[in-house]
Amino acid sequence: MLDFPHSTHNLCPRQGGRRTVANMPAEENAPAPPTLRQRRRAAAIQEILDAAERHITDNGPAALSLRAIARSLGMTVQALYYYFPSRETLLTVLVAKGYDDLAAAVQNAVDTAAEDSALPRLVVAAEGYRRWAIANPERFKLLYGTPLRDYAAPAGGPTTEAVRRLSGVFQRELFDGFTAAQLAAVDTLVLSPGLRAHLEQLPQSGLGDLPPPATSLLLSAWGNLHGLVVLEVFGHTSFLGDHQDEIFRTAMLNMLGDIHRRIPVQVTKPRAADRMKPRLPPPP
Amino acid sequence: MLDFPHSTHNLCPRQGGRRTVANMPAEENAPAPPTLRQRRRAAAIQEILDAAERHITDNGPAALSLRAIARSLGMTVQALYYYFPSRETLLTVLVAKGYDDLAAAVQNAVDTAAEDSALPRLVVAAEGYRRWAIANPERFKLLYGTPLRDYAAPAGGPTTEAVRRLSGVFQRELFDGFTAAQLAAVDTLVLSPGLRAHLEQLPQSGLGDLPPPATSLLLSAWGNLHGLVVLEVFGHTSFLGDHQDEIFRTAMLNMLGDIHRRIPVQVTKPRAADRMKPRLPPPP
DNA sequence: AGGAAAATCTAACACTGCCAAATTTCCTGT
DNA sequence: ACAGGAAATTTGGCAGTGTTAGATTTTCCT
Repeated sequence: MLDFPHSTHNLCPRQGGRRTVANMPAEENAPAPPTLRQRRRAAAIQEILDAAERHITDNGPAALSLRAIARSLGMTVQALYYYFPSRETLLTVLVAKGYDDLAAAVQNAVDTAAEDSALPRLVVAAEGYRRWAIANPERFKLLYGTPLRDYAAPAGGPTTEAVRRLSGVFQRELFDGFTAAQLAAVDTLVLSPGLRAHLEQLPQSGLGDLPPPATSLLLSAWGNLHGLVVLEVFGHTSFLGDHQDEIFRTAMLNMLGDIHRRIPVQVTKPRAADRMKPRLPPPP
Repeated sequence: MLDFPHSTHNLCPRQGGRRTVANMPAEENAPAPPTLRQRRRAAAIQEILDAAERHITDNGPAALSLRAIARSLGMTVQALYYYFPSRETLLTVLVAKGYDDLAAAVQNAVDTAAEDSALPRLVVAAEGYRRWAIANPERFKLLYGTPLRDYAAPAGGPTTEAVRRLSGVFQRELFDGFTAAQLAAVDTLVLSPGLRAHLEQLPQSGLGDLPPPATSLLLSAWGNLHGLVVLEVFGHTSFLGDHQDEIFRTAMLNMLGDIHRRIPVQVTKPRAADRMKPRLPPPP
């Protein structure tokens, strides 16, 4: 992607379309360094994206104007149209990058967590999620705020990939250390056969390799986590003042305890489960 | 509110400012019918609001343009400015009305629920919330999507009132039937003294009359409910297809079970608690 | 050097929210 | 009954937006 050759306007009438394939990720067979032109083009695109991101960070997604970007780059608006056929497209790329950064932040939070941290790693991940959202509120709004006009998460696009990574982290930290048998026997309400089947063979989204009841729990946990963050970032819980950290952490710890309570203790209770014990009285 | 006399532009230089008090809600001492002019003004405002709401329902909040409203009403743009000093203001009123309608929908769902419904009333309320959001996605986005520029929920405004009503319903259905002693002793992680104090005397928002730990649970529940709805309405869980109903209901039932599990059985276990039993094994 | 593609520019259209002043409509006090 | 005046609406315009069309320059390859 990222190569909308000459936007929509048909300048350069006889287009070649020859080397309009991916230029950024160097996906071709030959690892040969991309043409100088391609490098320049990539650099220009990067410059535009950086400027756009800066503008979003400063003034929010709604205030992002192509003219402002062009101005801060010392070029004309129409130059931008050579790289991005529309504002929508530019935003779409920024959304994808946002998901990527968010996923990286969460992953990083988990990775750099103190090995002897008293905090369960799922909570560490959740707090990484929240921290990124609070540190980049405007970008977070870009991701999870009112969807852009006509923008439907492109299936199979880079967005999906990052979302998969994100859910992968939470899935891992939430369920790692439990056997498939345990997860298959989580204590949940019965799911309809149709739903079970649907959850079992979720084509993508990285949720496929989990027993349906566990997937259901994961989704609920995602909702809980995301709901609290969304409410906070969008200012709906401002009445909590600066206690939001504690409210959030408490909620996450409680949630983790509740979920783990639903996973039956069975053959073995591996180390991860020990490390994750949420400081709640274990089931008798 | 709703009386921005003649917008910001200073036409009619020598303004009286005499009868610019509330005209819509007839809050005055005399129940005398408002002036004919006032009635006309109120009707015009209502007409504008209706048209605006229609436009939002059809094309989303972002696409709402004053000119479009004026066009569909057969007037000029500037006529609108006589009733609303800015687009922001108009949207703010619509937001308030949105909260009101949402709260009413939830309340109505609870009220009209079959008395012998197998579904706990909290879940009925939650499904009312979700149903409204799905039935009015654009208006829901207006409420909980990216906040409007410079729009901070006006403290004490009508918005807050509706939010209080909303949280009141959930608080009631979640905790009704339990004694204050029970709620004060819910099995949660310890809250810091500062947070306890803050939660105890929440000035408004209708959360004040609940023991801090219960408030914390209520907030988490709100997050869970809202998070799932937000993810669905904004299209982030489209991979679930038409199983979202079941996912949502299951999550809410599980959540209710988890929360009630944290409320100790004590002196009495009143009827409401029985009616609400979430079909989960009761604590041993 | 020539030629073609890549990249940029100028000019303009239709749209937006908003401001200022002139103008009509209609109520009200004498 | 009529004049004064406030309420309500209109015309005209400004600055900003995304987008398109066509002409023009820059850059690279042969």
